[in-house]
Amino acid sequence: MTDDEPWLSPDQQRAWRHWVALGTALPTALNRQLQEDSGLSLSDYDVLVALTEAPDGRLRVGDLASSLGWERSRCSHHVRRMAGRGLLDKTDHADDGRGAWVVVTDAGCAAIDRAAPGHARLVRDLVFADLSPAEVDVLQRALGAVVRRLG
Amino acid sequence: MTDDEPWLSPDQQRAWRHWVALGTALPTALNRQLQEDSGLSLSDYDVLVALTEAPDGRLRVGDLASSLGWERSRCSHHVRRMAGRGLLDKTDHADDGRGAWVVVTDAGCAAIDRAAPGHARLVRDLVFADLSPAEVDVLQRALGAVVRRLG
DNA sequence: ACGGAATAGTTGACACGTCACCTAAGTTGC
DNA sequence: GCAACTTAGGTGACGTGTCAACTATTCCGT
Repeated sequence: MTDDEPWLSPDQQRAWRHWVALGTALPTALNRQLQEDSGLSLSDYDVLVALTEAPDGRLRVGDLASSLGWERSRCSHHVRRMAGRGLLDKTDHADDGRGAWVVVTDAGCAAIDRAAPGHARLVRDLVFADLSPAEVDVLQRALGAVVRRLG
Repeated sequence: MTDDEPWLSPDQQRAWRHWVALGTALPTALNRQLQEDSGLSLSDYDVLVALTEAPDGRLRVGDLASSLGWERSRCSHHVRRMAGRGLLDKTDHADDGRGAWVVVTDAGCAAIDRAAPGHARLVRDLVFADLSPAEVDVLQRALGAVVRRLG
């Protein structure tokens, strides 16, 4: 399963270099555009998407965290900050005294509606431009495998 | 060039979800292992690699930044912190009174020597396991295209 | 050779993410 | 029905990255 030599092949190394470079550059570019368009950060955007896609438009903090692949404390911090800016509301969970629902406010809805088209277009133009469906499939499966290995 | 519809195809969306999830989870996993093995962060590691690969084992702050795809101020902050921990040294540039060389100290060399094998192995096992050379090539070209578009 | 523009690098304030630890509420075993 | 354990969530401290503004040096046109 794991080879004796720990090093990467030249091609793997090239791919990895690109990955590392993108790890900071791509989020930064997306953040800038979102900030400009709607005052949202990339993380804000992901939170809002997760919530608007949830069955009743609401999630518990822990479920939100795991649906985003975040740590609980990060999620807690971020929800507090977004609530402070009026994008989210937090209400007590009736059945479980420990839980708390997170809901999107009208301002949150407005913000994501303003942000979504430009964001989707930028992602498509930056990441998927000139990628054939077959290549997208390879990419999707490669990334999915890593996600599974980390999960 | 740019289609009218801003949205992503389902496959693109899947790939993008994975990408977003990995954007935090993978650096976190690598950071944890590096921290454990050698007390380095992922950024520390990248800085040390860039420097040890440079012609004379030294780079100016700006060149280091651009070779990592970082902003200058981030690089400046990070170099200062690493110098404070004894991993790097900063010396004045003779020819250009504005410049400053960044050099790896012995402690920095020792740290990266300790860190490298485990790091490379983890990257290979997490990212490249079960990826054929052809798939690595697709990945490498796809990522490279994004890097070029952002550059 | 001098004055303005570009360049190298730094700094401080702020938002973010992680870690270790904490509280409160539910769960389980006896 | 109570004590031990687990789970949901929050908190404070700390290191990191971005942005805007700053200083110091070099370049360049006239």
